[in-house]
Amino acid sequence: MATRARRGSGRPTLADVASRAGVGTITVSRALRDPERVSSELRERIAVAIDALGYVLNPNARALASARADVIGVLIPSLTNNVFAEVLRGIHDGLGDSALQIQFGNTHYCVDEEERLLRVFLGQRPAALIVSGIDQLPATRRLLETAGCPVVQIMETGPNPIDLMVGFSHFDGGRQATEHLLQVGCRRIGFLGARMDPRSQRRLAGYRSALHSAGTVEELLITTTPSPSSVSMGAYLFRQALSKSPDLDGVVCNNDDLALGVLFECNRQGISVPQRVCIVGYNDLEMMAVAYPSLTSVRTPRYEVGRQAIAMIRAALSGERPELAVVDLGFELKVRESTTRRQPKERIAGLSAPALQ
Amino acid sequence: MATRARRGSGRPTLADVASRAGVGTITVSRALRDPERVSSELRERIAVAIDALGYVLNPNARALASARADVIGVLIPSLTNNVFAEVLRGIHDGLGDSALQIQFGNTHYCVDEEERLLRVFLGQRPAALIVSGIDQLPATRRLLETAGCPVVQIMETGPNPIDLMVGFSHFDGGRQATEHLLQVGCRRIGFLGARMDPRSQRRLAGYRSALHSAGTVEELLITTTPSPSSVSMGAYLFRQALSKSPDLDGVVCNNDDLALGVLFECNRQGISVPQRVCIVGYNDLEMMAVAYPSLTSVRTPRYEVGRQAIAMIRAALSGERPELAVVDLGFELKVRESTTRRQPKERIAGLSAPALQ
DNA sequence: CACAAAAATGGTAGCGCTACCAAGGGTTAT
DNA sequence: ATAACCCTTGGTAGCGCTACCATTTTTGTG
Repeated sequence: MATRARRGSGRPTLADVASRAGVGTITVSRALRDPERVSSELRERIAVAIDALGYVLNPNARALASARADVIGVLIPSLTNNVFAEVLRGIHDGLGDSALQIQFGNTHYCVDEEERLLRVFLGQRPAALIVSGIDQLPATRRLLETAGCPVVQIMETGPNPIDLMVGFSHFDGGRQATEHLLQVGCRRIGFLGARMDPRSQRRLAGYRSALHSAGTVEELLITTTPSPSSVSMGAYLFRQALSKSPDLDGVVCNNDDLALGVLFECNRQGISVPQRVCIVGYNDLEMMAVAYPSLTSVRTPRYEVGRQAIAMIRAALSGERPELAVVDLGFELKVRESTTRRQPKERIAGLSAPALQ
Repeated sequence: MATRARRGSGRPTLADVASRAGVGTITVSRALRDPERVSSELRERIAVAIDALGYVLNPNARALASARADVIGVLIPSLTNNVFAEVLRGIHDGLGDSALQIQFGNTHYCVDEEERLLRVFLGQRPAALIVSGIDQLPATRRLLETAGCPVVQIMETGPNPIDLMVGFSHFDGGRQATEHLLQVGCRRIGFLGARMDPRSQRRLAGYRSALHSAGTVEELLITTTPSPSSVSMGAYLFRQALSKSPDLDGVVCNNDDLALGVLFECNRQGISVPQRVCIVGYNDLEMMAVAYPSLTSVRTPRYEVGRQAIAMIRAALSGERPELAVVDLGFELKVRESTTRRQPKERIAGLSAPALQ
C-alpha cells in the first residue's frame, strides 16, 4: 500500500494542485510557465487551487527537469568596494518581477578564485552569467564561451567580447581626468593608485597617455600599492608622493576613497586645495559633491551597468539577439572646487563621454 | 531502444562515475557526502573516475532528492549601506570551504518585501536563514518559527529570539555616544537621523535616555528624516538643526555618513570642530580615523556579526545545540579629535562594551 | 569457534517537475 | 463531406540524486 509516510517535504506539489483543480499536472505546469496557452477557465480554477493549498513551486525540481535553473551567477571582485555594491543593486533592481534569482560570488580580485567559483556556478546550469572585467584567464574564458548561456562582461568595454558586454573605458577616464588637470594649469601631476587591478592599470595608462601627449611623463610622479584601497591609504600615498616630489601640484586618484584621503591629508598639513594642489577622483561617489572643498571626479554609471546587464540578459533569454552586443555607457567628468582655480572662465566644455555609443 | 538522445544536460552523472569506478551509484554518493563511510580503496577509485570524467555534482538533483538545499537565505535591508556590505563579506568569509551557498535578498528596509522574499526562499527549503533585525511582521515571524531550519537574527540583540541571534545593542550605543558628549562638556546636544529604521529609532531612544538622565531632553534638538542616509543628507540635516538651535554644541549622528556630512558643513561654514561643535558618528567606518579632524564614532563589529552568524549556523547544522543562542558582540566608542576639547585629561575609561557577553 | 554486532556496499523507488508525444475537438479550406 | 490544420489538454517517462531498506563482509566477544 502507498500509505507509507511521504518522503518529501510534506508540502503541496503540482500534482496536488492538479487534482484539486481537476486537471492534469502538465496543465498546471503550463499555467505557471506560459498562461497564454491555457484557457482562462482552467487558469482560474488552477489559481484558486494554488491559493487554497498555499502551493509554492519547487525550483529544484524545475531545474532538474528542465536542465536549466532560473539563476544568474554574478562574479564580482569585492563587496566592500562601494562601486560593486551599486552594480549589485542595479542588477537586483533590474530583475524586477522576473523569476530569476541571483547567485553571487566574491572573487577577491583573484583570477583563480574566479575560475573556481565559475565552475561551482556552472554546476547549476545557470540561466546566465555576469563576470567583472575583461581579463579572465584563458581557461576561464573557454569555460564561459562554452557555458551555453548568455554571458555578460561588465564594468569595461574592450575588443573580443565573450558574448555581451556593458561598461565604459577606464583608459579614457584616466586620460580625461589628467587632461583636465593639465587644462587648469597643473604641471606636476601625480597618480595615486591602490589595488591596481586591471581596470586601475588602464586608468593609469590613460594618465600616462595624457602626459605623454603633453610631453611630460615622469615615473617618479606615479605612486601605487597592491594593497586594498581605503581613505587612509589615500592619505598615506599622498604623503609618499609629496616626499618624492614636493612640487606636486595635482593628483589623479585611482578612486574616490583615495581622493578623500588626499583631501584630509591636505587639510591636516595645511595644503590649500585647489590653490596649491588639485585633486581628481574616480567614480564620483555621493560624498564627492559635498566634501569641502567639493571634489572633482569621473562619474561612472555603475548602477546603470547592473541594470543594463540584466536587461540584455532578459532580452537574450527571450530569444532576441541584439545587434548591439557591446554597450558603452560612457562616463562624465564632474568638475568641482578641487580643480577650479582663480579664473572660473576656464570652464571646459564637451567633456561628457557619449551615452550608449 | 534507448539510443534516443539524452534529455539531460549531456554532462556526466553520478551513475557514469559509478560504472567507471565499478561501484554502485549510492557508494559514489556516499563517498561525496561522507567519505569516512567508504573504504579508502573505493574512495580512491571513485576519485580517479570523477577526475577523469570531470564530474560535477548537480545540486538541484541533490536538493530534490534530499528535500534540502545547501543554500543559506540572507535577507538584508540595503546593499549600498556599507555596513551591510561588510556583514555580507563576513558571511562569505565564514563559509570557507563548506559547500553552502548564499542566496541573498534586498528588502529595501520594507517589511512586506521581507516577507515576500522569505516566501521565495522557503520554497527552496534552505539550510538556514539569516534575517536583519528583530522587527519582523508577526506573519513573517511565524514563517520563520516554522521554517524547520536554523534562523539567525543579526545586527541586534533583544528578547525573544526566534532561534539564534548575533548583534549588539543600538540603544546602548546611542546612549553611550550621548553620554560621551555630556562628559566632554556639551550642553546643547542634537541628534541627526536619516532613514529611521528600527535600529536608528533605538539609537535615538538611547540618546533620549542619556539626556533624560541629565535632565535636559528637548525635542527641538532632534532632527530626522525618513529619506535614505547620505553624506549630503548629513550636511542638510545639520543646517536644519543649526537654524532651529543656533547654540548647538554637539551632535550625535545616526551613522558615519551623516557625521562626515556634518564635518564638511562645519568646514564650509567655518565652524570649528571640536571647539564649537563636537561630532559623534555611528559604526566607525574606516574613513572616520583619517578625517581631519578625525571623527569619534561607535565602532560596531559588523564583519564579525556575519562571521559569527555563519559559525552558529554551521554548528547548528552539525547537530550542536549551543546553550548560547544569543550572542552580544558589543561595541566600542572610539574617541577622536572631533570630541576632544582642550583638556586631554578628560579621557574616559571603561567605555568598551563587553565582547561576547 | 560460534554468534552477535558493526561496517561496507548495493538495489530500488521515489523527490517534484518538465520534455515529448498523442489525442480530442473545433475551425477553415477545398 | 473530407482533409488539413489549428488549439487545448493529458499520459508518461525521465532529469540526477538520495532515503530506505537488504545484503554481504568484517570485526569483536565470551
